[in-house]
Amino acid sequence: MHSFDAAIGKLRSEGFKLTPQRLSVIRYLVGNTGHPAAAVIYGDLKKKHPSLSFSTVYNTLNMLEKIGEIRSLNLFDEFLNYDPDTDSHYHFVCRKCNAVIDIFPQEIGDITLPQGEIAGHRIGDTQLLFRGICRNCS
Amino acid sequence: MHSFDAAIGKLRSEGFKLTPQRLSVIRYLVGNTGHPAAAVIYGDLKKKHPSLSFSTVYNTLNMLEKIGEIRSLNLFDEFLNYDPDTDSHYHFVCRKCNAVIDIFPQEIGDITLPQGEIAGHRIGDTQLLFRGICRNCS
DNA sequence: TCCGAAACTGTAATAGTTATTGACTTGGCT
DNA sequence: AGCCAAGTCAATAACTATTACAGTTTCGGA
Repeated sequence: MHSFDAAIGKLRSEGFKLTPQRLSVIRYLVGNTGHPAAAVIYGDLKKKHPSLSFSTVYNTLNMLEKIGEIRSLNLFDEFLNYDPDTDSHYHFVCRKCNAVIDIFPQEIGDITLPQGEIAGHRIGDTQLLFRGICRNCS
Repeated sequence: MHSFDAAIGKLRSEGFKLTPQRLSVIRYLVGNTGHPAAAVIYGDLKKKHPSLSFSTVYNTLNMLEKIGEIRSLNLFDEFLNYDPDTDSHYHFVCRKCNAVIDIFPQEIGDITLPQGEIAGHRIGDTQLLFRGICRNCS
């Protein structure tokens, strides 16, 4: 989700229609370095787009995840977070303030996670998640 | 959760009462190498303990997690899985059959994950999760 | 511009988990 | 052993994030 045009192109090539609602969600996510929950996205977009429905937000997010433009994260028990950055990176979640912080590979020295397969199982996706107390809370 | 007696001792030392229901859940989890969901635990225990309530299972699991005897895993969107093994290890989840497979550190060569802190954030717990197609499904 | 398929809205339904309530047990103390 | 307060139990209702549904609207190719 680095470029609006690339996302639009992907959507079009997959045969999805370009509706104002979808464009709105995409515009919200492009370049967004946070990890918004569906409710946050809905709340923000609703301001400028009062008729927007929650279902549409969910449908759009599911669609974007399916075509690989975003990724959903199981960080909390209660809801999913969506990550517009699909490049390989990891996360730190603060137990106190619930902040979600990106950790990029170069920040943790050159660890080499298994690739391809592991114990005979074919790896499709790897998630590395740290939980603890963030810099601001300690 | 390797030893029944250790778990009981921990419970007692934290000031929790030893009830038949709790002992039953603990007995179920000690040495259990799976990752049962609450519903599975409830279903299994219900057979021998017909009056057992779902709330009690949830209360007990939450209590055991709080005192560090088990760990909850956000592997699926729909429900939590509980891992009775709190030693450091990782997981592989099959996208086809939904199997949850333990991956032990020695199985993935000598990767050294960050310890202590990362970018100034204090690490309490590390989760490494692989998703893909397991050996049996490919 | 017209048409059919797809998408939108609003609402109802679903499922896992948590809160509530009133009755019952447990464990420490005498 | 028996009492009492605190804690726990079972049953059910409530809650919340997400999905399904029905009817209307919109998109986009002809």
